[in-house]
Amino acid sequence: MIAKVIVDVPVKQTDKPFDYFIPDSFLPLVQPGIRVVVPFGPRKLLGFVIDIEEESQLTNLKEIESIIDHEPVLTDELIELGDWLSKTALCLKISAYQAMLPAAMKASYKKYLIITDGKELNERWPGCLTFLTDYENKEWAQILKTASQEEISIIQKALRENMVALEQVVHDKSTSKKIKMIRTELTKDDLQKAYDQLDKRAKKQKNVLAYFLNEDHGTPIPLTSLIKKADAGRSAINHLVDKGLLIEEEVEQLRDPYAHSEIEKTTPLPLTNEQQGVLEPIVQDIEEDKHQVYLCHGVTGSGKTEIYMQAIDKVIKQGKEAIVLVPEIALTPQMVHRFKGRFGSDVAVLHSGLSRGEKYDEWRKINRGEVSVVVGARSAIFASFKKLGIIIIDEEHETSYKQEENPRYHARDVAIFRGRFHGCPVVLGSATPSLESYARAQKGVYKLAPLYNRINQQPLPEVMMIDMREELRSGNRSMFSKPLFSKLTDRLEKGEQSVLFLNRRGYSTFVMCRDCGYVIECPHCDISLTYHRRQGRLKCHYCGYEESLPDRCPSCESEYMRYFGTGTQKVEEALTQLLPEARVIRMDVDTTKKKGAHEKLLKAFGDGKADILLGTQMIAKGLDFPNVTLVGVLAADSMLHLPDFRASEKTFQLLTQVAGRAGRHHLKGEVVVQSYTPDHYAIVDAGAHDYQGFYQKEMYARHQRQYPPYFFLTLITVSHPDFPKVVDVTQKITRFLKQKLTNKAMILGPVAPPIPRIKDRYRYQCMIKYKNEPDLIKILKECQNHFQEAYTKDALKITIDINPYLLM
DNA sequence: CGAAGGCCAGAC
DNA sequence: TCTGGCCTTCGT
Repeated sequence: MIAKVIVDVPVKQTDKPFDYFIPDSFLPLVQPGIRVVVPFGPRKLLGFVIDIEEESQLTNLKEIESIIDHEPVLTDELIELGDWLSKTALCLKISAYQAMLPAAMKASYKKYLIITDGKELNERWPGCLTFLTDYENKEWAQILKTASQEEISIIQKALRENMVALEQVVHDKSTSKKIKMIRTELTKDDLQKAYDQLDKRAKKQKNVLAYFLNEDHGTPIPLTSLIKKADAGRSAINHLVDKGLLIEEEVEQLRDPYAHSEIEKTTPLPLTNEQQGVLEPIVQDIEEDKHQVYLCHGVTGSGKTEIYMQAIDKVIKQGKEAIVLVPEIALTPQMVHRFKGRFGSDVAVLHSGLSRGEKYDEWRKINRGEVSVVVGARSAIFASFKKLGIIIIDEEHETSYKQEENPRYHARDVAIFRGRFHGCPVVLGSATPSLESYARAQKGVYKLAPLYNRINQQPLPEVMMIDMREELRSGNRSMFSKPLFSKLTDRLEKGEQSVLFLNRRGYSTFVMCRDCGYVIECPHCDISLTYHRRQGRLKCHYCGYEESLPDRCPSCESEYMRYFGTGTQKVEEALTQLLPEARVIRMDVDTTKKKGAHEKLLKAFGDGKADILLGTQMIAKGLDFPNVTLVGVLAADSMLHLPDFRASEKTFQLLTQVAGRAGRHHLKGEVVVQSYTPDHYAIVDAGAHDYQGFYQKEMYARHQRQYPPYFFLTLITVSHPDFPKVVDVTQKITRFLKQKLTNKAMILGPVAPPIPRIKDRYRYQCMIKYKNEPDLIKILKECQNHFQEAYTKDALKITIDINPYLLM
């Protein structure tokens, strides 16, 4: 029998199945979807078995060397999905499969030095064994780092003459966590006897035996808890183990990131008529195994999550499984608690806050069928469930569902692929659906499921628009308008909480010399550096470059350097000056980098340990604090003028989301939005909670400017350290595309992107707008192959992004 | 991707 | 003539 294997070599030439002979002894173990180690040229590699066939076109096949998985890690569906991904996202098959699995399952290749002929070595290079034996069984990469030039050249010669060898080992990065358990096989009587026989002075040992005498002595107990409970030391237990009274063994333990959180069980809530109306057709589809995409357009607080949970409940009762996608930043403990509270240990959670090992363990729960629900960020869409009953994508409009690196897939597209495969509904939920999805719902491609009322009948919070130009005219030069400031003070007095939102971290956006106008820029990117007050340093938000703040202008030596633009750090500073009694929690990438920091800050705020929560994007989603009655948006137009055709849409969505944070419970909420362009429809309509109005206007604008959803886009970005080369290649690509695509396709460019240089690489772009290009993928692939091939040695990078969400 | 083989330039 | 470095090729 022959196995078709996709090998772990990420290049075009090997992007196809390779045939391997399955030795008879492996026959019962090899099945599609497992990982195997195969010889490939002179080395050994990890590969995915995607198919098994009777025979091969080729002769002299090599054999599969070893088997990694005993259960498939990819189902037949996922194998097919990977194939589809590689076609639609123009990526390599191996990258597609790797993207579907936790990082811990990626191969790591290590080589170890072994001495094969010590005698000969000693004759050839007398004395060489002294250092060679030190290096034996050590990792080759380490030896290369530590050994001297001389030693390495001897080893290399010895390698050629086969006196030493490098043994290659392939494993994945998965490690399981082991804990030591202590148990006893003795009866209570025997234990008692042993207890009595112990020396009087062996007090600690007696404690331990007493524990087993008192407790249900048959159950094993983790060593660490035994030490605590029996008030004994490691050594006392060791003695007992040595005597054969107790048994110590290592048990593999699945890491459970939520082991220590006590979550209260919740029961389904009664639904409103409106919710019922949305749930019913979904449940019917679940029962009939029918695929249909629903767009659940529900205002904030309309009870979407409850609908999701009741639909999932139905799915579980049918013995099927559910995937719930939530944007990374919204994957707050609050959200997780809701699902854990309803479905208990039947839920796996996957998000970036988990360690590699934790993610791997959560994934294994899914793969073994120990859970039937997964709640997770984008990549959870690949959960290896076998009988999917529903897929839910919450906050459907979030751009984080699109992966911005290879494979550049959109979780929504994958969800629909899987929904079709399993014959199950896909529910897209949002208070502010993306124009693409809403337009599809209007056309009847998706089924619209609207929720216009909040469950508690609370009115949507009132939004007050502040024209910051007026404020400036009336002499207020601070970042807080008078109304916002007085409301903040008011909440402080009442003991209610406020949330302040500013979509910009750091202290100031740029530093400029007031004498000559020089702006300090990143030496590696064409972008200004952001000043971070706490460290007193200037940072590049694109490449991570840092430098200390110069005290004089690097250009004209002037001392008058000024900070322009406001970041969260500056707001924090201003708050402590203006409202010294207010306790402020700041949340942005800088304060939440550490593991668990996110949760900790939110918990502190929820517990009332602060009056004001100040933050970026990440506080806009999903937060639900009953005591928050004021939400302030400091600069509503900060996103509006970005060079992105979705700028208005993003502004509208963000404002609506932020506004939804206020007054979710019995206290009435208020929202203050400060802006320099308060007349812009994205801001006006968000203030009026008018999605329809915004949709109409934005659709008109998109139509005028020929953007999605009226046209599809594909963005090609070329990058290289050498500027003329980048322009030249982009020009050639543009010409190539013009020649190949239909004359209805619009090919724009070549143009320089908004940030023309990142990490010392110049960038140039070409954009395709089209409605219907049946051969697009084929032509793009040709383009990629043709130009990449011609420039591989040149470090030239061509990125093709179909349906891009990031235009920079 | 990474190993290996071919090829060329410079050292002796 | 040998060595090291660079480039190309190949992989079931």
